[in-house]
Amino acid sequence: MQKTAVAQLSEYLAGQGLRSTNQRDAILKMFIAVGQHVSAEDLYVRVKKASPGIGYATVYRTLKLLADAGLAEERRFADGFTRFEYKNSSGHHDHLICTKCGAIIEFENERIEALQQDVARKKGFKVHNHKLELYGLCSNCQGKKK
Amino acid sequence: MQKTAVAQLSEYLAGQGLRSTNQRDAILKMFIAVGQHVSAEDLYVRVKKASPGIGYATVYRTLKLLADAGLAEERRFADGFTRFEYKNSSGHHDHLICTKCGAIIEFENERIEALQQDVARKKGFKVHNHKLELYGLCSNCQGKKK
DNA sequence: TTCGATGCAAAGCGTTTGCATACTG
DNA sequence: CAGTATGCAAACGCTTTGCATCGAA
Repeated sequence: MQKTAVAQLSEYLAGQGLRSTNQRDAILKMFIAVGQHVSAEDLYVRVKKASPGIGYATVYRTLKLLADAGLAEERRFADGFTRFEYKNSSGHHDHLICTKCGAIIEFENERIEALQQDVARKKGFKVHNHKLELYGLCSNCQGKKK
Repeated sequence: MQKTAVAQLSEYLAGQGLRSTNQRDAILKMFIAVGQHVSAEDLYVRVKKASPGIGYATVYRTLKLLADAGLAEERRFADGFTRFEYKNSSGHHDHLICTKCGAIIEFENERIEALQQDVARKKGFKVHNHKLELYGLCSNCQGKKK
């Protein structure tokens, strides 16, 4: 899948008259390796470890690029942090977020999605996108005191 | 309802050993008068019109205070703007947001809420709060070109 | 008269941008 | 070679904070 993503990026770059660089590849690979929900900061630190010469700005610029290329999605959670998520071709999903340990768990539920469409239709709305986040305590944190 | 809110604030302030001030009242009243989804900036401008001496910082501080008092809720939408919403005692609601004109429409749907609880339960999660936003085009904007 | 609240301006934080240099195609 | 991408640091926009002063209790 990594191959696919790198290829996807190259394709996009070529199509836009943009260039492939080591930094972009490194960032993309690390981005995918990390898996999910990385903040720019977080990704920067990790990439820096592997490729020390890299700059903060490049990470930001590349993340935006990946979003444009359809490989990443920018998400703002309630904690005020922007995180990026690798967008694989599979379906949309939503998030359960633990307010104590920060864990983010994904889920999908098509019945909810269907109901959303119903609601929107009733209001004459045409939905392109949506965001559902459930905040609370994960099973690990429920025992512990605040 | 305005009376209730002002009283609610006084109560909270008294309970915390804090003080009532003209600014706080002015901000609270304007906040309620505006109705829904105000940004700090927006509120500042409006309050300033009524009470010119007021400062930016006071609006921010008061908004936080209102949130602590349970009268307001801080919401971050995907456009990167933080808005505050008056939290009346009635039930929770979610939002339909027009990506063209910025209109925000509220809705409630208890079936969706119930399904959310189901999902959470299955993951061993205890939900305290949630956020559902549907982005798309409102009926007005669907005809128009981008 | 005390201590919290205010207003101003400066600082903070995550993110973006300008510019000279490095590198891709 | 031409023109994009990079790295650095400075700029940015929103929000918070420090400090001297003001005002509620």
